[in-house]
Amino acid sequence: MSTSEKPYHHGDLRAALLDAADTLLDQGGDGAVSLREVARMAGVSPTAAYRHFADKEALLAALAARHFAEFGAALGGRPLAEMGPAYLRFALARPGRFRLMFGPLLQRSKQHPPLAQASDAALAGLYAAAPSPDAALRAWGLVHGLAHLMLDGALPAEEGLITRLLNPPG
Amino acid sequence: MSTSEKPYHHGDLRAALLDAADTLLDQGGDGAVSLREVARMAGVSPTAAYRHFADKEALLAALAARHFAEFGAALGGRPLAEMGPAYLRFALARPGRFRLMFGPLLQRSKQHPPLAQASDAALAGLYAAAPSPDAALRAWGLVHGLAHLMLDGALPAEEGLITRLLNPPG
DNA sequence: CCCCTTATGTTGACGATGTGAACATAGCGG
DNA sequence: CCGCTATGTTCACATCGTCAACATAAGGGG
Repeated sequence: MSTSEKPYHHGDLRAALLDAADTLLDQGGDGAVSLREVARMAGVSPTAAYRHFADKEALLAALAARHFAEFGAALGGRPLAEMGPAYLRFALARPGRFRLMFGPLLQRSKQHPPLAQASDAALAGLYAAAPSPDAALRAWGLVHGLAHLMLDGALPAEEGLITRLLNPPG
Repeated sequence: MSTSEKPYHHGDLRAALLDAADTLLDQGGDGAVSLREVARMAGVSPTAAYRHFADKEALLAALAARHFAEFGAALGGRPLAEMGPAYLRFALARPGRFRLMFGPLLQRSKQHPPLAQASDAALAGLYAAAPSPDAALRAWGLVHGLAHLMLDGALPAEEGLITRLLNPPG
């Protein structure tokens, strides 16, 4: 099977599905991810994904968990002053991932233990870097809000504006 | 036509559709609004809405514009210190409206002049109340971010937390 | 070594959705 | 009074998430 014949069994469909979903997510955002299109990309029948995920939400939760791991690793251990810009840059560079990870799915993450665990781990880094819990939350809130406002077109996503807003005078 | 007979023409379908959409929006959030269900509620055929709105997005844009008017009136003229909590309370009380108004639809609001105009007007009040443009944006960002984090379950939506985070010590 | 259990895919179907085309009706202006 | 136009309706199509029934491959126990 070194040639590209299509064996009945895929090999690692689960990973292939996640990769396909990821591509769609990065291209067209959250709403562009359809199970059927994901299956199409993986070269598999429309319902094949149900052998690996309970439903669409489970697929997305697994994807979000995967990205939380990356995200946490990228942000972890840095000083707080660097985390803000990095957070914002991530959101602007990968809006789909950002919206998926921090969107309404998070609310239901209790139904998806891997997601809950991954997001908790990622966020632990923030608390560790801040002088106080409230300071951490304020910093998070500001950066998170600016990310949304820029992604949704309420504010221009300009680098100058970002650094200016994140570095208050004095 | 004082009785409840159904005349072929509705009277003010446009408003009825917006009302129905509003109900769905407040109940089940953005995703719960379907054109067909809206039509069903208005007692009209599934495609009747297309006589009043180009497509679903146009319906939602009209709805968002309507809410921006209310929102702007409720916030306008107040001191900045009151606007933050009011903004947050609105978001928590009416998540569907909040997400619709400030969500991805806003990005495409250039295609919907009434929305663009309504949102601009609402936001003008914020700039007027702040000591500087940057201060306005920072305040907006913080409050907007906290709203999202709370709505998405990343932070608990507790009143105590809100007042504490919005009133930094000193 | 072979068969049988089980994991993995496939087919076909159902109901829901957004939307376009063709048709119907009603109400208003000439 | 007639016909134009605004407003609804009916049919139709493609897409989606999901379920049930079926097919096939893989691997372990006799």
